[in-house]
Amino acid sequence: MNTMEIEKKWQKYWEEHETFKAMNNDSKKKPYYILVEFPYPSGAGLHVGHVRSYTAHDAMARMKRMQGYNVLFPMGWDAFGAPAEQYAIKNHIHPKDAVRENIHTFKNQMKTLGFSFDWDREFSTTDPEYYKWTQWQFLQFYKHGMAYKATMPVNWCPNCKTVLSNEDSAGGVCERCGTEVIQKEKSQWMLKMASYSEDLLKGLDDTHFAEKVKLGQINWIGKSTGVELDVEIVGGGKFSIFTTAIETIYGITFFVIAPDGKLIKELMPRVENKEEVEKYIEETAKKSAMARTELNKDKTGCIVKGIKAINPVNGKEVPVFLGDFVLGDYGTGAVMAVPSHDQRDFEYAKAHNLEMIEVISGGDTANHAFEKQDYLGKGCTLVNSEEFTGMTVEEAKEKITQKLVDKGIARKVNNYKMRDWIFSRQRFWGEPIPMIYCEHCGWVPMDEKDLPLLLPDVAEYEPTDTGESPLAKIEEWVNTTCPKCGAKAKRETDTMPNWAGSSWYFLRFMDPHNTKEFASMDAMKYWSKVNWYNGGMEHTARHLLYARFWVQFLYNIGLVPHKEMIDIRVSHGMILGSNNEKMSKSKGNVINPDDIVKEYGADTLRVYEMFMGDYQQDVAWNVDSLKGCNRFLNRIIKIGESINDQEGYKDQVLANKTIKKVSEDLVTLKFNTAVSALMIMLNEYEKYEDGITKDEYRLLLTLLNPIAPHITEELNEKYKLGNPICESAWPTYDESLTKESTKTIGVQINGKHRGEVEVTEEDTEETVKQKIEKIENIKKYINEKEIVKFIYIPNKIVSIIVK
RNA sequence: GCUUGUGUGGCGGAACUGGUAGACGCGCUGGACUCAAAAUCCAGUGAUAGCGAUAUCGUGUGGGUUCGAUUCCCACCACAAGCACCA
Repeated sequence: MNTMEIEKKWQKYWEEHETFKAMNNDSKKKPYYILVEFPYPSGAGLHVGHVRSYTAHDAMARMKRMQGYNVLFPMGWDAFGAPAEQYAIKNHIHPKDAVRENIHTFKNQMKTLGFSFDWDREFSTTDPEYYKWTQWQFLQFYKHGMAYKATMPVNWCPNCKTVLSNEDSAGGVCERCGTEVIQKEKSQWMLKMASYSEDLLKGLDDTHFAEKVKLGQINWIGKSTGVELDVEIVGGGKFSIFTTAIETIYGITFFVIAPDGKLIKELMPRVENKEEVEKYIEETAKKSAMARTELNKDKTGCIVKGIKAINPVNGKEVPVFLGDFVLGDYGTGAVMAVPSHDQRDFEYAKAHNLEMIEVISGGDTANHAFEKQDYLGKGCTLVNSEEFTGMTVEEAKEKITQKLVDKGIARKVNNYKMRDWIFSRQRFWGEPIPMIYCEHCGWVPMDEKDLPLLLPDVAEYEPTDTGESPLAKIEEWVNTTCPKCGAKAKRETDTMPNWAGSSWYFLRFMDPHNTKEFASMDAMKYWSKVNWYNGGMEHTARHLLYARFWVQFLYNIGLVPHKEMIDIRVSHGMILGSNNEKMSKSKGNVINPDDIVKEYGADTLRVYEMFMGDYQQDVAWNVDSLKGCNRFLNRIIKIGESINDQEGYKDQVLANKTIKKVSEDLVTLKFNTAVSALMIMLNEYEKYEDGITKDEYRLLLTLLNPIAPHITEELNEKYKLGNPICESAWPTYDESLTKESTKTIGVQINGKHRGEVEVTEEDTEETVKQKIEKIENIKKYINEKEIVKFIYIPNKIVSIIVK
């Protein structure tokens, strides 16, 4: 059998018969939407890791179709982004052309693997028909007050004179030239994502994401509940701090404020050591976010002379410091410092020789801080805290808060780590942001009917020296007129991040050819939610959060039917090289799926990737194991020769239990045990001396079909077993026939396994006991001994205690 | 440091709600076929002792609960990933 030929043959058959076409509004069938993350079509081609998740969900989709569902299993391309731009610059071709080529390669590779994608719904985020709607949605954000311009720091390489992404500036140095990255202020578009913190947290309850995925999201949102407190400055003025440990308020010995915050700028006129303070601010500004947070040990800082703050509970006057561990954009940009009960404050106090006051008893505050994770819930009590002394921490927390709230100087608040989304990129290869700057009118949105705002078709897309987007150089594109007053105006030259296009593509798949809307409400209501969404673990925090934010916003303005449009999120484990390391060109351990398909065929690769291990766990590539799967398929072919002219199933239990196992495993991501169940079935068939029936063969082929679709169809046709499997119904099983009527169970004596006994459903404790007394090896353990206890758990075990 | 996950033969991995640990596959050993090899087929394969029936040990380590623990509880170790001065 020529695998290449039969694979081609069936791929053609599916294409001609539109076997995998999903129809919108098919009222006869239940909709079922299975989605795998659309890939970024890189120049390297499809990775065996892609093959793993695509095969897994392809198998699921194929089974669901046979079970009578209207399955939506789409594929597309996430083709904007820096890598395409870099590749284009290096190879001197337009990113558009590079992307087109790469998509072509990817698509061909996918086709040779026989994935049942509905190619009618294919699109790329770089298609103007698609990004028109990405731009349109940005305008909705803007019109609803959710998009604004703000000056934000960007990673800047002073040598390359270019803006770097966080990834390209890992470790605080430029990836290209190794120069230390600095922070440069730039005016950028922002989306008000932080205002959705609570909704994004609550929304998780309406999803069925894996627990670890939910936790990732919860961590990223980073909610903390505490108190915002007003602090008076000696000689007038005040500022606010945020704390989650108000119970330690009597332990305040100083305050620390952020060098990058607004507060220090306001206080500047009263500062006595201006030079020193300014120098420290400057030093901090030089540090990238990375460098700043990596400084884990040394607590740098600088006193702010001339400013003293008053502890509101006892009127104590304490000094104020600058410290770069306090962040300008979290909380209020200022903290109260209680060195006895916060390790960070403790280290700062040690480094700067500051006073410490213990206010919660039970810790060793001379050597390290006694922190809230250690004292909470342990019944610890307060000391040195006036009327609160002696109260438990929990009680004091409440009473102190109440007192401060009553005085009108404190408020209970929630803080979130999640910030607004920086939505501008100084790049060519992204969706242009459809905004125009007019000297008279300010920022003006483009008229919706003028969308899409196309990327100019020019040869220059290298970044500029000034850090502006390459678009800034293209004058005929930049210069336009104000949509409001008609005066001369300029376009925004930054583009969107590539998270933008991927934040709503799953909606577009529901209605990909719609020219009037991004997707019709009817189509979205019909498909309802993405039932399964599979993607890499690296996207479970950010991409998923962006996508949920985007959807929640669309929901709030009435454009999508559900607040959460993704129901289950799962992620696959990585495929490592045979040396157990991540596959990479430099390590030379990359496996190209094309080579495997050529040598063994697509079905072998598919079976192997499903069988290689737990789907959600990382696993190393193993050629021998791959060959084993090839052997399995060859035996499947060979056993066809033994078909006899009998009918039905010799072993009803085998048939029923295998149907059950495979049907369940394909929707619980246990693909490896599904394959193993089929191997067991084949092993049993091979033991039949008079061959197998057509029914038996057809069953095996049908159950294997979702994983190895080509060869099973071919054999089904060759032996005239019935209609093509992909057009047939999935087999059902009879629960009562999935178990043998007798079962061999273990016999334990004093907790040790001593033998086996065969039992039937009808057996009672008494009959089992009689059976056991006849077993040689067990007799010697019970004879002449007193049976203290006799336990028989039907279908499980016999356990005897003797003395 | 924090969070999460993982730890089972030579290897990838099975084991339902606590019930015969090691399914299935790979590898290895022996045999058949062959001039020979590959492929294929048959048998065996956790460790130790024994010709053998069988016995002892065995799911990262140390405890505990239980008639019975890979599974539950406590403490610890190792590895991986994510977050990382978040007040």
